[in-house]
Amino acid sequence: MAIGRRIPPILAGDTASDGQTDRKRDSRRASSAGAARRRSGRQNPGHPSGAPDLEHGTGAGSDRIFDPGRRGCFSRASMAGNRTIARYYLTFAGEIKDFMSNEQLAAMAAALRRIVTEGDAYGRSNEGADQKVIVEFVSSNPNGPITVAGGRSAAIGDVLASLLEATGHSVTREYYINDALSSEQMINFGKSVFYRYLEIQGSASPIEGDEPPDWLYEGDYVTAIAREIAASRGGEFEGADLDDPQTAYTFRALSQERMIARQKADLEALDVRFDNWYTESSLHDAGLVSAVVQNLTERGHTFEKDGALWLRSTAFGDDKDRVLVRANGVASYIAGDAAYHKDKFDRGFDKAVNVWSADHAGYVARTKAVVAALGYDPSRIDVLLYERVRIVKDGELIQPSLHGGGALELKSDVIDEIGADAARIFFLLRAPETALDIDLDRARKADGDNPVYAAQSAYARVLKTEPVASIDDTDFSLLTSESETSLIEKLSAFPGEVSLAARERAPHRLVQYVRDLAALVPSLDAGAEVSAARTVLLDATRIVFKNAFALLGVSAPERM
RNA sequence: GCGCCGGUAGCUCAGUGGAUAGAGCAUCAGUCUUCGGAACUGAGGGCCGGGGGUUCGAAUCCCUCCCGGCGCACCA
Repeated sequence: MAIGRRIPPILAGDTASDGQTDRKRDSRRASSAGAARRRSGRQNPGHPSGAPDLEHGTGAGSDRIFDPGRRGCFSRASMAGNRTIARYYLTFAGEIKDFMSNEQLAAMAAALRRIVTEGDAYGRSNEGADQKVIVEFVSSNPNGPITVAGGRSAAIGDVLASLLEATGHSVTREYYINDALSSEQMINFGKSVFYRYLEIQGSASPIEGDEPPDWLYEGDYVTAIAREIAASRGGEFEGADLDDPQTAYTFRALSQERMIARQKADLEALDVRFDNWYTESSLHDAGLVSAVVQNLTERGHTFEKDGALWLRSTAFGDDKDRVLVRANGVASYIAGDAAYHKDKFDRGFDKAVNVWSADHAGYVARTKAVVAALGYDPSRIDVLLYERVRIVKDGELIQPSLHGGGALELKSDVIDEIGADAARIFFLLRAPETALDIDLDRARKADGDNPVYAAQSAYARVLKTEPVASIDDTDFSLLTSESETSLIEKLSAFPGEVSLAARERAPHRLVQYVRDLAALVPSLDAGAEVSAARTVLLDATRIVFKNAFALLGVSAPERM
């Protein structure tokens, strides 16, 4: 919407450049005025003089006249106040001449000056006040490639981290490797690699019957690793016992490094890089897990039952008590997680943001409970849950195959198909709490239906103009068309959008913003007069695109 | 059964208690011409799942019901 600009029918033919636009403005103005009249007619009788004072509570006897623009309009972008003025003109004075106040022009000019002056820094702020935040995302067992769900986590976490950096937080990106010795998943994984190893070595399959055992990881990558081990170590392990835990440990140890390297490569293909890869096993090795169990016991928050040690997490808002140490003496996952989160705070982080898939929703309460039991404010943990991802190809959902290990892979199923830029944008196309279907065909199309193409080609269009050397003498009053004022309004909203997206942990807002911005660009081209003001506008648009792309971690190609 | 997340235009989805609830696609109309896809401009299309409540004001907050997804381990 334009900034308070309306053209009455009687003047439209005189001021606008072509008849078609006239009709558009004409009809808009008419409906606007009508709506405004309806609105005011409704409002005045509806709000007698006894309406409460908005600023000072209900103050009986206040005769303040209700002001519909009071909060929403005045508190918005820097130019917003003028919008209200324009609206009042419309509402009460009716037909107004092509209207743009000096204040509006000044605000537009100031907005453009600010963008061009701040350049790369435009959109950044220091709201975070150097608060130390750790963003933990993707985190999984090192027992397979990164899945598409992991990809969504990666995109959300990485861009959220960038948003937090842009708003002045000190940010660490961390991947938590769930590699504890006691992990059932990892034991089964080690066992699976050994199983495949025996097959490769030509030993008789250790399992009788045709049905694969339910603990078996069936992905091709398991066989691939087993093959590598067979190649480098030969028959060394052929005599090992499948059911001996030590065998699983050995093969897990042999596989783990390769799997982590694979995961790292998968994520780098998405341009996601972590500051830390933090292993769960290191917590156990350092004695931090037993220490935290002891800590909780000393605080009186544990009890014994059925041979296990329990945390009385119900005392801290959880719906059930949780086992910390199993009857077999092995620490539970939550014990490790308690140590991990304590360690985050011990490392000096003020806030811990965790990006988890929605099937971990039930885990939030117990994690906060554990942290509270340890004496920390649970609000220092912020969990961002994201819903499932599906992939559509040729109009149909891709089904995960057994040889893929039962899950779609980030690298081969998404990035290899559409590239890292499109993958990042599509992962962030929806709010995290919304289930997401990624249509690969749409991501490859070169048209407006593809948000990546739309954004990058809009960017390429505004690159065509050379930036001006000085903006001091620019006459911004030339920028009065609706397409121009809408664009300026959008550009000036960028810093607020960055800050909101960071605050609300809503990185997808940035993608929405870029889409909206891109939609405003094409209409600028037609009949554009070459003016300094116009050049500044294009340059400002270029800057905002570039900064938004940088936050999103997508490239800003100079030509499409 | 309990808990969490969704339900907004034909479709896929945005939307910070505040202006006439928006975008893309689809549909329809028009414009341009490089006759190749397209691009551009506009139009139509909404009881914001139902019902209560709070508020000057609710898609937004509260209660309740319905529908869908997910979770409810001495797995992680």
